[in-house]
Formats: sequence, structure tokens, C-alpha cells
Amino acid sequence: MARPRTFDESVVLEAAAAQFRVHGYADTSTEQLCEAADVRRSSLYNAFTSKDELFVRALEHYASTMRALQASILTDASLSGAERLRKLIDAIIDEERVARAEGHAAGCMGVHTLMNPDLRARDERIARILERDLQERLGLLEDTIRAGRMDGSMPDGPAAGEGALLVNTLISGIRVTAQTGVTPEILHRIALDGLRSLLA
Amino acid sequence: MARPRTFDESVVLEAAAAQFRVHGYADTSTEQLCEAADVRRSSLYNAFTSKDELFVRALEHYASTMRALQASILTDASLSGAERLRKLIDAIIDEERVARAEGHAAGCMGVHTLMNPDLRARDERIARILERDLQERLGLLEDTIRAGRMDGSMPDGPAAGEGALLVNTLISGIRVTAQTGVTPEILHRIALDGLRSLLA
DNA sequence: CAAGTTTTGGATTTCAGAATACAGAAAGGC
DNA sequence: GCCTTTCTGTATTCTGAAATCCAAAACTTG
Repeated sequence: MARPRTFDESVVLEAAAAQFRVHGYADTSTEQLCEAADVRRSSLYNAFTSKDELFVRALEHYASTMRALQASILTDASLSGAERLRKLIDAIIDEERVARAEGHAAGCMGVHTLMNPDLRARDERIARILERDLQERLGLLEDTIRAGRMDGSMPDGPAAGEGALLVNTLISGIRVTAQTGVTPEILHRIALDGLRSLLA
Repeated sequence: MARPRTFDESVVLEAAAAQFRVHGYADTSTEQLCEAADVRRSSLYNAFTSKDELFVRALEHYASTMRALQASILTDASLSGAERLRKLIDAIIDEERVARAEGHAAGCMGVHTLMNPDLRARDERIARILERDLQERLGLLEDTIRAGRMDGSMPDGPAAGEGALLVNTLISGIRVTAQTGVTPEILHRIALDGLRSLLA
């Protein structure tokens, strides 16, 4: 029929997300996006109608990829609840380590976007994506906490729903603190200290 | 000699900070700043040479005001270490409650700025302000933890420096989680759960 | 009360970056 | 191998916002 695309859509989305999550929406130019994805501007606009649209798609992609990664850890039946939680923390701190090694900040598209009310207002889908993502991740965490209490790896403590919120809150905080240059080792200890009410 | 200013510089700085901390640097127009401070554009530019400059000044003002507030809580000799820490948490969550009551997000200039590497790169003073502010706040927290252990209100646990980082990390996380609409009551419980290793 | 200096308000300019237009190239069907 | 369709690259336009300019007003002081 017609000439097919030479670029892979999800590769572009990942490149875009990588930019957005470090620089935020406003501070990422279409120039940067083209460069990062190695795609010409018209191709970008042709495939995704606007910067807004690309952002929404990238956020969606990013959120579901991240969530899938976390889900695979949190539903690993070969591990106890406590082990899954620790492994999740490891994975998140490792992201930071990798970013640092590559010389750029890891950032977090979720935190950036959450902290920006204008952005959420610009497109209702953004608020929806964040809300849904949050609920799903909280659900996974809640299940993990319940599982940990069943398998005896985690003590009784805060209600599971609240525990899930704590884990999520601590993760956001870790992402912020990571920007200040604290080493992964220390981040790790802080995280475990913060989870004391769930783990020890 | 000459006509005096009709506006108070620090009032303008506070108004500017209020905008910046909700919308971030890029998403705050000079228009909004004029409106919020009720000052005409030329007056703004006359008093503070540019948007960048105004931002730096506002950040400085915001950081030192916030820090003073926290310092007054954390050095209150009439309270035990543990009580001071709890009172700090109360104060921070109350900010959120107030902002919500006024119908806008509280945001946090510190978190916004920390998460934005471009902004820090734009002006070295920004990184310096953040760094200094962080160190001072960590110092206050560390002293409070030591004091709490001396006065018997806080158990042994993580090293004081690490404990301070935990408190600070948790506060950042709380500020992010607050944006998702979690109620102050729940934020409060989460915060205390997160501080279990220091308080209980 | 007049001189001198600074502030003020509004219009204007300038600029960066998002979005578009268009010409030409590449691929696949017939 | 031609023809249609979609892609690519460059140049251009458009837009929103930062910054500047200038004339007029306001205040202090001698």
C-alpha cells in the first residue's frame, strides 16, 4: 500500500519519556525530542500530532512499563512478601545508580507530572493515567504486604492500605533525595529504616 | 531624594515564591508574577532584573523563611526530641491542609527545583542555595535526634545523620503524596509509621 | 515649591520554540 | 514498471512570553 515507518513507535516513546522524566514537560523542546529519538520533526508530528499528545503517549508508555516491572517483582511467588518489598527497593535505587553512571539524573516522570497541576489540567487523560497508575501500584503493594503477613515474613503493623501508601511515599522521597547526590548505599539504608514498621 | 517604592520587596518575593512553588519556574509567566504580587511589570524588572534573578531571590527568601520556621520548632527547648520531630511533621502536613483549604496545591519550591537539573545548571547560586539549605536542615534534624536520645524520648537506631536523611526523605515523599489528594489525617499516620525506626 | 531622581504604566520589541507547508524520496500493489 | 500513498528534510510561519523603552507621575529634599 504505502511506505512503512522506518522508526519504531515505542522506541520513540521511550526516548521521549527519558527526556521528559529528566527535564519535565516545559523544559523539553521538540528539538531535544527529535535528537533523542533520532527522528525528524515532521515524522514526529506526523506520528504523534503534537508535543502534548506525544507527552501523553510517552507517559502512558512509561507508566505501564514501570508498573509491569514493579508488578513482576511484587508478584514473584518464589519470594516472601518481605523479600519482594526489599527487591523493589533495590530495583528503584538501581535505576538511580544506572542513571548516575550514565551521567544524567534519573528523574521520574511520575513525580514531575504529579507536582505540576497545570500539566494535569492541560489534558484530563494525564490525571487519569496518574490516578490509575497510582491505584494499581498501591494495590500491588497492599497485596504484597498482606502476603508477607500471611507467610510470616512481615510483622503486624499499619493497615495494609496505609502500609502501601507509606512504601509509595518513601519511594517518591527516595527519588527526590537521590537528586541531592546521596549514594545508592545510603539511600538503601534510609529506605529500609523507613520501612521498619513493615519489615522489622 | 527620590520616589520610594510603593511595594514591599519581601511581599513580592513571597508572592513570587507562592507561584513558583506551585507551578515551577517554566510554567510561571511574568504576567502571573505581576498579578500575584500586584506590581506592574516594569516595577518588577526594575527591582529584580530578570525572571531568573527574581527566582533566585524568591528561592532564597523561601528557603530561609521555611528553614527558620523549622528551626524554631526543632530547637524548642521546652519539648523533648521526639515531640519536636512530631511537631515538625504536624507543621508540614498543616501547610498542605491550608493550601487545600485555599483551593490550590501546596507544592514545594525545594522539590520542584531539586528535580530540575536544567534550573540548577542555569544559575550556580541555585545549587548553592539548595545545598546549603539541605545541609542546615539536616544538621537541625541530626541535633534533634541526638537530643531525643539523650533525653530518653527516642530509642537508639540508625546513626543520627542517616536518621536526619530519613526524616528529610520522608518529608519530600509526603509532599509528593499530598498532591494525590490523600487526606492530612492519613498523611500524618503514614509519616509516623515511616519514622518508626526513630520514634518507637 | 521647584529640582532632581526614581518609580510607574503601557506599548513595543525581540526571541525561542511549537507547529506547518511543501517538495522530493521511498515503498508496495497492480 | 507505473502509480498511489506515506514518509522524510528543510524552510517558513506563527505564537506566546520575556524583556526593553519611554513618557509621565510621584516623592524627597534643599
